[in-house]
Amino acid sequence: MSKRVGIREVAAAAGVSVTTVSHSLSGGGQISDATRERVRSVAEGLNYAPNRLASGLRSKRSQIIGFVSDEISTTPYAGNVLLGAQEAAAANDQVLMVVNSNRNSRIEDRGIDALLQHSVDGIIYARMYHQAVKLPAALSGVPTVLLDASSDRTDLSSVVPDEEGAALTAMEHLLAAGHRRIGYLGNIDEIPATRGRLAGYRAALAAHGIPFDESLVTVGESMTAPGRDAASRVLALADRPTALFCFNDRMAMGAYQAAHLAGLEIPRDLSIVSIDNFEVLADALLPGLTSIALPHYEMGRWAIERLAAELAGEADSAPQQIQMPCPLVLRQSVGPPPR
Amino acid sequence: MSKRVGIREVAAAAGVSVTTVSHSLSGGGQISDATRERVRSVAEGLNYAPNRLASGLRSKRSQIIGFVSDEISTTPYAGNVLLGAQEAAAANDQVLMVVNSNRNSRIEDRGIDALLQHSVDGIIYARMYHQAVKLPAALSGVPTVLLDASSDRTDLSSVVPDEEGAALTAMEHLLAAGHRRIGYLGNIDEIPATRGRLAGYRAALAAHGIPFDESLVTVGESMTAPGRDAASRVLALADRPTALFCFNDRMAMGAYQAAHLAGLEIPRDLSIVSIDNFEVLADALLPGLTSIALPHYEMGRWAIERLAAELAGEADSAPQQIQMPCPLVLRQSVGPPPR
DNA sequence: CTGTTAGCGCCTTCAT
DNA sequence: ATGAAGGCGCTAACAG
Repeated sequence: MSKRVGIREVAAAAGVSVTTVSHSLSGGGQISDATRERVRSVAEGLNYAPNRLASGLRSKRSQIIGFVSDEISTTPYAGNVLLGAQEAAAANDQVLMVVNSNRNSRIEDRGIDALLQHSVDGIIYARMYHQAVKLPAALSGVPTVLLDASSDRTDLSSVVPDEEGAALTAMEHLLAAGHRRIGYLGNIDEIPATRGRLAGYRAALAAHGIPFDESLVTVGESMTAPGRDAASRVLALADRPTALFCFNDRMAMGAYQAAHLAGLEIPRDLSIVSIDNFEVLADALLPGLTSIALPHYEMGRWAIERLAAELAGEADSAPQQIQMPCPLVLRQSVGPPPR
Repeated sequence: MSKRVGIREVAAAAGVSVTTVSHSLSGGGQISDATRERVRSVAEGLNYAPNRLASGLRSKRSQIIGFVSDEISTTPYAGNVLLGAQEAAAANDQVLMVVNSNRNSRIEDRGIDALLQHSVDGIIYARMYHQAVKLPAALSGVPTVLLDASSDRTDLSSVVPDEEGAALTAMEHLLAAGHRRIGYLGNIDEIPATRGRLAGYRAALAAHGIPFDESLVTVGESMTAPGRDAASRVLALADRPTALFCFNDRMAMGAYQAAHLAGLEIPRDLSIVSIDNFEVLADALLPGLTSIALPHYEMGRWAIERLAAELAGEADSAPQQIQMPCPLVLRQSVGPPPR
């Protein structure tokens, strides 16, 4: 690293004052185009790079965004959220400072403290699956955007997936393939996705005049083994469904296994659609699993852009709470119902 | 955020100078225990928190560690690496600034530039799977530790999994179960893991006096579908193996599918061990997949701790290149060979 | 043991 | 259109 060149070396080399250099490089002030250009090329030639600690200290803008997550390690798609945020931040000349809490609020508070000590300009408060949150007290007064999380506060921007819309999309796909007897493999956690996806399931049935049949709904924890058990139960029904809409890909994998055990072939005897588009599973299953993608990357981008707009005090900087659409990703797990 | 309290308010409230406050809080200087305690409690009462931009500017220690990764989004266990690093950093009163390159060296250079502008104290240069790297020029002179990556430079610390050891562990487990005819489902990428795991496979055979049989080795891309195809080929052999050691869990999933298609039951007819311990797969497969865990979390921790030691200029701060052991995680995919 | 005095590198009035 | 000067909050000499 050696001794980095500072604004004063540039000033000396360009034969101007440090003020002029500062203005030239940051686009501010009233500097003639000629001077500005000259200073810029001198700076570039000298390989000048600003010291963000110093500029942050003076200007109260660190260009650092804090990213607070709850369980970055256990959620395979956490990387996409982070990536979306990171790329959007880079485009704004910002950088991400990441802190993970492991769902421990003491650790979370410590992490937030650390971020504030480093003078982050704002914070993305991210959950790794859609949930309702109460914002930590330490965050009051700090510009914050909620990611994959919602709260009852209307003064905060937030972005979550459109759970009900995702379920509708999944169901419409099955209905369009001709299915009328569609089971729902649901989960049991008390999270918004639980409510939203079930609501979408029912709404889709209603929209097509199909009566809701309680016996076609089985639930379990949202993992493979419970999914397998729950699926086995519906598939054992005398009048079993011809298609299954699954809460997520892990449960869908369980449904595949249950189908195998029951001697059913997918999609000939049973069609399956789920939510997550978790590629390691969806692509690997045989046949490929048709699934609704959750917009992880996009939520990451949106959160940063929203935060940037609010920090800039832009005209449209009123907080927004949005639900993002979730696209269908076609693979091979859906076919017409067996006759 | 309002106006944060600074060192001078604390000094005034405690009736001492700012120097005394600084020394009291940072543990330096010669301050009487009484004063130190008093200052500390005053600071706490005032809810003082240091401004790290200012202290970093002055002391040349930002307490920020840069984390440079290549493809955080596509690798499901990236979160564990990050988590290990983050937790270790927090324990050192450091915080992580994360930058991802998507394997694009221009983006990577920009990211590293940003980190340097923010005066990171050091950098963890991480890859998401074990590979040999050439360090970007921008990093010369910056304290750096390689994570899941190795280079030919002996002046840099690095940590990678012990690939050969992992393979040996896997093979010993199969051998201990009584298998003698063991196939290897390998991959084709030009990465250290390819070489190391194959070497471990051969070494284990040799150690038990079992001749290497080329026909038992099939390879493919390290994903499920190619794994399925490769496995189908060995399983079609007249004298098929009684066990399969797989390059990774995704290929192992392919092997499960191939076994099913061939009417073979695991582990009755075929035992399987692989490497990754990627829980979303290993736990979900039926039966559970016995797999060797890669020490992602541990590598993250180690890298930060090594970097901290080097930054502190500790006695044992000579660079180290280490290979981490990979533990066996037992599930249900291994049994005795069929008679 | 404690206090005084200079900056760290930059941005921002304010004057020219 | 450009420059001079002060200070962001803190720590590191150096004095006492």
